[in-house]
Order: sequence, then C-alpha cells, then structure tokens
Amino acid sequence: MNDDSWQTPIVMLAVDLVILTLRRSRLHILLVERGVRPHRGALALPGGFLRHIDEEIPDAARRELAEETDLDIETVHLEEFRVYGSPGRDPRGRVVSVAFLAIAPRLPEPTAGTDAAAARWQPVDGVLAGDVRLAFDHRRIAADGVERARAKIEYSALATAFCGPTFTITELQEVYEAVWGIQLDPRNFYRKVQKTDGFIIPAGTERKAATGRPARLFRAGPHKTLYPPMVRPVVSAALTGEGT
Amino acid sequence: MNDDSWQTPIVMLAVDLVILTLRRSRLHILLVERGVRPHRGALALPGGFLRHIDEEIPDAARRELAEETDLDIETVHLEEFRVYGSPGRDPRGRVVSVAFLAIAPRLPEPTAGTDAAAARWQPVDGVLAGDVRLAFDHRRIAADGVERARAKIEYSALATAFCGPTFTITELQEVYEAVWGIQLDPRNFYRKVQKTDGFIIPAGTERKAATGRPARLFRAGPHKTLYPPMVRPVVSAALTGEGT
DNA sequence: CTAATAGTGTCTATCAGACACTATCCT
DNA sequence: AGGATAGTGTCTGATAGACACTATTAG
Repeated sequence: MNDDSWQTPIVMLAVDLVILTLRRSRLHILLVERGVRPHRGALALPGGFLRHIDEEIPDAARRELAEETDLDIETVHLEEFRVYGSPGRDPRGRVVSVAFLAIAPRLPEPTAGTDAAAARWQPVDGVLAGDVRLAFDHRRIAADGVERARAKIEYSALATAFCGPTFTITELQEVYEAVWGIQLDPRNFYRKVQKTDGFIIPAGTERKAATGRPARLFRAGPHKTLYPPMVRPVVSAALTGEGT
Repeated sequence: MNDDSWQTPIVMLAVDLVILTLRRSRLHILLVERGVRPHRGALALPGGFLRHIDEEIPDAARRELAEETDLDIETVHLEEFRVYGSPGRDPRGRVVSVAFLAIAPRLPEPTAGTDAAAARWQPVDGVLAGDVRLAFDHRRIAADGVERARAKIEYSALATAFCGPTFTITELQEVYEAVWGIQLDPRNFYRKVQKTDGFIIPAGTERKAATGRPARLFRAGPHKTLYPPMVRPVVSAALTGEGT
C-alpha cells in the first residue's frame, strides 16, 4: 500500500449471491428479474451495492439475501468465494463485486409475495448451458459458484447445508448426486458417510416415508472439514485434467 | 444490483500479496518496510492501490509484484484468494483489498538493490507466531494465505510452483514438508508423486548433487488438479476439527 | 403376501505406510 | 571401501466399490 491514497481511483462495491438449493432432486439457483436500468427485465443474481460506507461486506450479503429473497438468514449458509472487478463489467462505472455462495435447505415452494416476488428458482443445468440470459457477467459468476460448491462438498460438510435441521442419509446422498450430477451406490454411501468422523450425528428419531422402512434421522456434526473426504468418482481423465 | 448507484458509497481498491517461497527448506514470506504514513517503518505485505480506474485487479497485483520485489513475473504463480474490506482496517478510509497468493521458486539470494530494497524474506513460522508486527490486518491475511497454500497443495499441482522449471522429486518433497511442517517418507513419496497422473513428467536429464547418486529431473505436468490427491497425514483429531 | 425403501455383511482390487534392499554417484 | 543420496520391492492393514442379503414399514 503506497501513499497516493488521495488520487487513488475509487470504485463502487457490490455483492452478488449465488444461492443454491435442491428442488425435486435437481440443483437450482435463485435468480431475480431486474427492475431497473441496466439490463432491466433481464434475470440476474440477487445482489446490490454496499448501502452505507461502514457496512461490512458479509452484512451486505445477508441484507440482500433478506431483501431480495424470502429465505431465512439463520438457516442459509453464506460464504464469500471470489471477486469480480473487470473495468467493463458494469456500464454504470467501475463496480467491484464480491460474490457469495449461499446454500439453502430444501424448500417446499418457491419464493412469492413480498419484495422477493421477482425471485425464481431455475435449474442450474439450464442456466449454465445458456438457456436463460443473465445480466452482466452473472452467468460466469454462477458457474464459478456452482463449481466451488461441487469442489467443496468433497472435503467439507457443506452438503448438510442443503438439508433441513435433520435429514436422512438418503437425502444427503441426493445432495451429492444432484451437485455432482452422478449416481452413487446407496449402500456404500450409507457407511462412508457414517464413518466420516464428525460429519453427521444421529438425531434419535425416525422419519416415515410413504412406503418402505422408516429412515433414521441425523443432524450435521461438529466437523466442518471432512476426513477422510468424500471422493468424487473419476468420470475419465477429463476431471483430473487442466482446470484451476 | 439496484439502481441507487449514484449515492452508493465508494471505496478505494487495493491488492495485497502473500508471496511465499522456500529458503533453506523453510517456508518464507516476503515482507516490505513501509516508507509512508500509516504504519510508516512497519513491515507489511507488498501491495498497493489500484493505479488507474481501468486497471484490471490481477494486473495491479502483477504490477505491485514487479515494483516492490525483484521477482520475475513470468515464473511466479499468482492467484486471488480472499477479500478484506472491514470498515476499520485502514485509517485512510474505506479500503477494500483483494489478497493474492503468490508462489515463487527457490531463490539463491534475497531481494536487494533497486526499488525493492526494503523487501525481506521472513520465516513464516515466526511471522504467524507474532515475532514481527505487521501493519493493518496483514498478519491475518498472511495466515489465511498460508493456510490456503497448505490446503491447495493437497489437490492441486501448486507445489511445483515452489520449484524451478525442472526439479528433483526430493526437492518437491521438501516443498510438501516445509509447507505442511511435517516429515514424509522419501520412498513412498517418490512413487506416490509419480503415480499421480499428469503431476510431473520426466525432463530426461539428471542433476548431480555434492554427494550421492544423481537424481532424475522432472517438469510440472499438464494437470492442475491432482487425482488422486496428495494426502496430508492426520496429526490427530485436531486437523479434522472445526475449521472453515 | 408384495412392493418399496433402509440398513448390514462380505469379497476384492487398490492404495497408504513401513521398511529392507539395490543402484550410483563422491572421495 | 565407505558415505551419501536415489530409486525399487514387498508386506500389511485399511478402504472404495460391487453386490447379495436382511429389516421394517404400507397396503
């Protein structure tokens, strides 16, 4: 840091949210319809500018989460994952955006009413494939956020953030299958996830499904880092190949 | 992103660099002595404000690397890892800093002469333990950067960035030992690293040491992601415990 | 009973870790 | 030869993946 702070170029600071959840066993992302000028009417990630000069960046992310969606801040996992600040990314000027990854538990119904009326869950596959056009560089941000989630459920307990306070092992498996886009063997998954120290702990009760044997319920365990990690099966040499 | 861009608080944007290398088999970090007002004379991470309103953030990081150190930009690995933007972190105003992790190959001598005269390599252990006082929140940033490096050499080829264009397997092992702060079995490491697809490739030649059998030389392979990953031995339950 | 889902047992190929051993340089 | 470092062979215990089997519910 040098001393020329008075003639330093100044930028506008924003936060953007990649909010993921599972709906009908598929990974979905929350998008909002823009109501204002640049890209008005287009779909975009929830987000916005810093409100006050003293606002903490994570607070801004939580505030946008509360304002633009009807999600419960308490139950949503939120973490910063990258900064986007290329000069040309916003026509209003130099906007530097801190991107957050948010994981919401399964929700029975989409958002509605309130201020979050414009919010809609969209299947991630389609969004990343370009089925819907996103404002600014938001498709890139969404892709990076999804990739971060894919990588992070390997070695962290992030997958439990997709579930409610208690969940069955089958539900947890559905998270891995949806995020990774693959099938896993239920028997092996069952033991693997139980053997991973501190990942999940029994919640005592059981849950009856429409049919079949009732499943035991679990809670997220104390450990945030998984050892041993969940290993993503190798599809081919492609996965191990050139990436960041 | 909402429309109130004209009354959005504006911030100064900076970059800070956590530059790591190996010196005498120990992990070192490059620190500079501040020559200007806030924390003048104190040690700090290399870094500085954005120079032009159109400057790309990674370009600013590369520019500071060139200006404040005598390292060769071409050989230094550089990647963003986190943003620090708390309101109180800089007395000059709201400064949001994008932190970069830089990995430099082994260097025979420290920096000297030129503009980078104030730059000094310091052992990471001492810096993180608080032996030297760092300006601003730079000790926290340094700790986060080191932790990122520790985690990333597990599943990425980042460790090769600590080595020159060609290196021996023993040199690569020293990287893992220094960054993780543990000892590894040379025999098992030798085969493990060779079996990991695309991690290192033979360079044909050999290198004679002062004593002992000459070692084969290798180059970094094409894969940036390691499969299977290098596994960090479990020290106890502590490693698997509550972290981010 | 059948259908359906939850959970257990067990075999096999692979791999991490321990460590004896061989190879190739220097003096 | 002796010292030192590079590189190989091999055993053992643990684990991922495949998959047969048992358990518990609803109807």
